[in-house]
Amino acid sequence: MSVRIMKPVSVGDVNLMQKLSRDFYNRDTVTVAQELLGKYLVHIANRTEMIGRIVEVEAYLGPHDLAAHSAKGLTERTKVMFGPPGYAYVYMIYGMYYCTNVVTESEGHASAVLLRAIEPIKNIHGRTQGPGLLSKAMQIDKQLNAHDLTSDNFYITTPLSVTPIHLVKKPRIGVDYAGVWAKKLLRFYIKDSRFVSRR
DNA sequence: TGCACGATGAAC
DNA sequence: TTCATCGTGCAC
Repeated sequence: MSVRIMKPVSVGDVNLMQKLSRDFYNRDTVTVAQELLGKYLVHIANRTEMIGRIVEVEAYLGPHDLAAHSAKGLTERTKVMFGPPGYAYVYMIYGMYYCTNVVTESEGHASAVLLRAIEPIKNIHGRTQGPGLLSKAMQIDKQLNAHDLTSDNFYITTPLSVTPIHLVKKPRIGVDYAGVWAKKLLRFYIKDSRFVSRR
């Protein structure tokens, strides 16, 4: 049995962290959403590596979930949600912000996890509490819609040192129109994080 | 071709 | 509670 020689690492050396695979996203959406908490979102643009620790997410469960965009059916905007897992679904909201999602489950399920807040780790400027501000701070816009999250410039990884997470479950924000679906506890955040958008 | 409406954030 | 601001989806 040989022993692989690893060069010394320091916390925060993202190149040695484990990038999440397609298989990670190809699972139950609630499970993926909860497991995304504490993971590092990485976006490399203009030779700058931006990293944020995911502290708040929301699960959108497919066409039967009346709060999900996919409930409107397959359209030009939502086709990414209907595609395979592990791709980014980025859309503009209220004419001025972008929201960043990761597509989950197998092709056709049209489910996704909305990234709502991150804790700044590296090269993050400005506030990051809320999906619009998160996307702005991470320089995520329409150009990253349908981008492969197993790519080299936009992905999510497991940090080297993982701390235990105290999970909080709450109703999703801004979906009061969705009837009984508005009440379901599909918003998850790290209790102790000061970077959560709302409590 | 027109128009109502957001998975928001900030100001009042 | 109001408003800025515009792409999307659907009505006409």
